[in-house]
Amino acid sequence: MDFPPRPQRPAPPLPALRRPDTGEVLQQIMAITDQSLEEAQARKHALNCHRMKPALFSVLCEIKEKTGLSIHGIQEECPPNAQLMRLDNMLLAEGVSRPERRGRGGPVAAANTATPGGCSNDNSLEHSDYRAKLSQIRQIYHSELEKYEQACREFTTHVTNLLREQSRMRPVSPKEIERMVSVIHGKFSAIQMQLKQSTCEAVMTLRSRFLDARRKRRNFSKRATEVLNEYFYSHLNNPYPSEEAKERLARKGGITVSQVSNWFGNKRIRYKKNMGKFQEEATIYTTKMAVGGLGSQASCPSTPSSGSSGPFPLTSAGDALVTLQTLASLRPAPAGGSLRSQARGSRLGAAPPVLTASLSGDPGSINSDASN
DNA sequence: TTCTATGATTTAGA
DNA sequence: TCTAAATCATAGAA
Repeated sequence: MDFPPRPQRPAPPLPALRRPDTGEVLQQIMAITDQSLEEAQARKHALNCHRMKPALFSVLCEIKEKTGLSIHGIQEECPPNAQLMRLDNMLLAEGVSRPERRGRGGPVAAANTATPGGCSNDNSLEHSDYRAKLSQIRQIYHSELEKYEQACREFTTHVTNLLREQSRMRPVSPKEIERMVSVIHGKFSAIQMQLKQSTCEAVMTLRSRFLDARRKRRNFSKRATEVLNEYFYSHLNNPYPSEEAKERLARKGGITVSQVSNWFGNKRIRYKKNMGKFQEEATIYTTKMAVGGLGSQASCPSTPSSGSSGPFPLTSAGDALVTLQTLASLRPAPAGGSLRSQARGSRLGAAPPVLTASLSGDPGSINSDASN
């Protein structure tokens, strides 16, 4: 068996009968690509009918047999890609892989399952924004995925047809076609992995942005501020709500306990720093309490304070209210009242044990949070 | 754009 | 762990 000579070094032509060598035939095949479709078809047909074609075919078969061994094993099946699995899992967890849920709420509702943080009742505006953006990402992801899959299908079909066509000219086994198809699929899944990676990054960015946004300051609702102020001004002598009181205030105001703590921390220091500024506010709340419009106040005893002895001296309005309250039902506190209250008083310095009076007829209640 | 109010965070002390 | 105090960062008004 003789190998076909290389095109660049053609064998010397036979002296008598010029035998068209395989190099020439190959060149003709290569030249087909430069021709128009009709021309190419005609040339192809001519080549197919060429008397040397069977010989060329058998030569190619032999070459293939020899080179085939070295090719085998190159395109081994890759093990399942761990990274791809991770990406898939993440997209599934984020609700991106899942198909869009139809019906109530549309795309927005579909993103509900992927709301980070697990909080469901507050920050609804931010949530809807998050959901909308996640939905957008999902839509882009699915549309791109669909595009890739379609392109993959088309390209695979095209290559398969091409190989089948070529199998008339050169030996192309079905297994070879299969392998080529799997190579194509591999390339496309690499592209898909990039898409998945980008989508994951986008979701991560969105998530972190959303979580950051939750840290942003939001003014409390009017109701929450009212509830907190009511407590603050009715416990001005000792504005340190107990844990239970904080929980109750948090529930009433629709905020968290730590927000209540923050609020009282800020309020105490700011009130102390600039009492004059809070005069009006104090008047409003103490008047409210005096009128008795605040249900909570009935159970939140206020303190008859001197207005200047404690760490949080009352404003004139507070003084007036407390004076009324004191006149109404001032009772001496039983000995050994709230240790916490007293401890606080001593800690803050200068504040003597405080007598707490109540309009609601709870004499002797000394704890700042006697309502608990 | 600037200023003020205010919720959140950090740090230090008890 | 709680609080005071300082500070940061932002919403909202002017």
